[in-house]
Amino acid sequence: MIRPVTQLAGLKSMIDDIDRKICALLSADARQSMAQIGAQVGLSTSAVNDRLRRLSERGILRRMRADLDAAALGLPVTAFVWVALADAADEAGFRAAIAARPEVTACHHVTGPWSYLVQVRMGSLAAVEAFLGWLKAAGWIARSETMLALSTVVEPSFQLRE
Amino acid sequence: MIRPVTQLAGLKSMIDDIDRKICALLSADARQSMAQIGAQVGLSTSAVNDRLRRLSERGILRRMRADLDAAALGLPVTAFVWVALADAADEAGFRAAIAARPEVTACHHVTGPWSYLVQVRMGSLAAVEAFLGWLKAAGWIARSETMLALSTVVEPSFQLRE
DNA sequence: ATCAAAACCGGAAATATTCCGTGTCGCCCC
DNA sequence: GGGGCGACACGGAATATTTCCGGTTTTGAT
Repeated sequence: MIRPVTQLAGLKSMIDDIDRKICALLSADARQSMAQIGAQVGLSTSAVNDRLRRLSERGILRRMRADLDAAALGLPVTAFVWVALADAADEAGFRAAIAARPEVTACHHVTGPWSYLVQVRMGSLAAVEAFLGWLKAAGWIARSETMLALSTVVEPSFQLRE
Repeated sequence: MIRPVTQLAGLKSMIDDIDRKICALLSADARQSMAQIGAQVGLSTSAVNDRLRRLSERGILRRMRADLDAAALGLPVTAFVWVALADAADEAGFRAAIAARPEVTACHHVTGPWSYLVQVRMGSLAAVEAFLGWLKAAGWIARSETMLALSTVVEPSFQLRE
């Protein structure tokens, strides 16, 4: 049998096609019963239960989360903020402070001319402005640029933090 | 009682603090039982069930989704691609083509010098390169810039698409 | 070919969800 | 002031689902 590249390393994190399909099914709808999933992958309820337990134990299936309508919850604005850190900035402090803000939906250290890409979800443009003011006042950033999301073509699922 | 701004419009999309807390709880862990949620918000199981049904009907609670370890599934690379569309580009065609690609985890029309921000999750840098080649070959883009995610400070949950 | 570990299955027990019927509260309209 | 109505909440019964367990089959290594 020929194995996909990801399985060649001989690690214990082996995933077969059934696991992959189960993950895809639960990605689309985590409320399906194990019996329903079993019917779609050709396994019994208990076999699905076993696989889910193993996927969780291995950390592949992290958790189930609700996908919410951010706008209906009063958060209609998505903004992307490019950040170049100040030379003297305490980078660990910046990271901790960013992670502590629940309106930050994503933050990556990135290649290129900017240090970080910060994605936020907010109630208003005024809130975006306040966030930028906070970033600046704290002395972390040398410069930044902000882009607002207009329409959305592919929408990532939204969760509240904290 | 003083209501938040979002409730002043008199729309039927009224959310009270209990709904908000339920949403937050399910955002963190959608596998809690209704009894557990009820204990945390001070409601009976059936009241929680009612509220969940109403939140779903109103479209506020969209669905439950699994949060997966993308790296363990063979998708360790996150890239952000800024796209400026070609003048003659068929924008609707671009959107449809982007939406059809499962490796695209987010795509927004944005303000600023770029037209679109496309976020992709891939198995390798070669795959990123192939994606950029596809974008270019299709004739949609005038220019683009790609930034790779290095470390991650705040990680959005990951789902497989399709 | 053989053996041990891993994975699967069906059925029983434990939990969870859903579906009533009923009661209370607030609000609007007589 | 007094219905009447709709929205919510509750407890309990009826379903449905998950979890556990013992036994069998498959898989992989030697």
